[in-house]
Amino acid sequence: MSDTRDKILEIGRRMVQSNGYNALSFREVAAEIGIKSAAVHYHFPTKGDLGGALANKYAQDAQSFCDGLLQSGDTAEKMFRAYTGVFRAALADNNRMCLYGIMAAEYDDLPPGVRVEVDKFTEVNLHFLEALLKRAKPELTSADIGTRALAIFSAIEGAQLVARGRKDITVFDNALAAHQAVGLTF
Amino acid sequence: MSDTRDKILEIGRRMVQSNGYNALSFREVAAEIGIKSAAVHYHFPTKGDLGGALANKYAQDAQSFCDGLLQSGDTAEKMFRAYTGVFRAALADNNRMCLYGIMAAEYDDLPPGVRVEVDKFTEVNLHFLEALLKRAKPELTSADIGTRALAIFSAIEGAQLVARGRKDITVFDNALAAHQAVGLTF
DNA sequence: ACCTGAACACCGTTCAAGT
DNA sequence: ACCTGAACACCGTTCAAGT
Repeated sequence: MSDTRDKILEIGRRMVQSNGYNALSFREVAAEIGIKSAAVHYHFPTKGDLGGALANKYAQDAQSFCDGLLQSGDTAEKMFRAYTGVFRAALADNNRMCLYGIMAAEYDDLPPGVRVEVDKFTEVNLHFLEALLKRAKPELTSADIGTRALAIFSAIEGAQLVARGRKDITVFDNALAAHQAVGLTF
Repeated sequence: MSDTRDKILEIGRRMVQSNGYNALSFREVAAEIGIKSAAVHYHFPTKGDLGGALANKYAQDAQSFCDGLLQSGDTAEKMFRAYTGVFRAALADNNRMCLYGIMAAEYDDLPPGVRVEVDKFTEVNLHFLEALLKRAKPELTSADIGTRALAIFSAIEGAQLVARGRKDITVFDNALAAHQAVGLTF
């Protein structure tokens, strides 16, 4: 876990969240650190390795965050708002997207090793939402819970996608408010 | 409107829908047609010009489709199902995405000329959904209609994004069914 | 262990030149 | 009007070589 390696991961994550996996450039990452691109390849042999490491770290961070929320003892409403706050923060930070959302859009262009890590992120999020639903809406069947978690997750990702396209964070807020108003979310 | 120009647009559209604007390659387009990449530049001087033309045509086609639906005299439910069917068809066709969705994800990496055309597509879709809402849910205020249209549009785009990431079209169907079940859509 | 220099085949773009 | 050939600066990747 060298210092250089961490810098690569941090700069790489920002690049992907801003412009996508395709726009992730070894030469640009290297230039920002002040080394040569070949040195980046020493830490991450291929672009797929770097992309996979980025997605893996992202999924792992999401896991820790969700676990922390579930153990907080807060209401489902409060946990849900803290959860969506993370997606909102990405938009507030220079119109960035959740790393998952942008990589899902590029999915077919992703190396298999990156796809696996992207899939992990989805699982983490769905499990969190299912746990919330189980607490807040005990009247739902377990099949309905699975479907509803998917519907909520896709609604959040879509709100982020459209808000980014409009460069307007209030689009995100309004979409989520509407989803809540009809009873889709918490 | 030469034959070559049309071929470029068709191949280019498929490339963007599969792998994004960044993966759109003049050399690959040229190779598929059997000409040199410089010849593609004759029709579209820059990549931004080609991307803009693709997004423009996409928005225009959406406009025609939505206009046709609104004039069909069908119920809002039937029109909405025909509308979402287009997004579904993209997924069914080799896990492709709506051109808008993938370009919205890459938004910050897009040349200004492409962004303008991407924005047009959003407007077309929001106007269509607002027209549907006005008919089917006359109890909503005009402010609520705008918010609701945004919420529905983002929910559809998100369902497509997540379904693509999971390479599973039933995710799209289930998410839309859940959105309908809670009364978000029609 | 970590990095550089140089090479490879790719890319968008430009432009003179061909028909 | 439409296309080619050749060049430019970019890209990911490889590998021998340096420390």
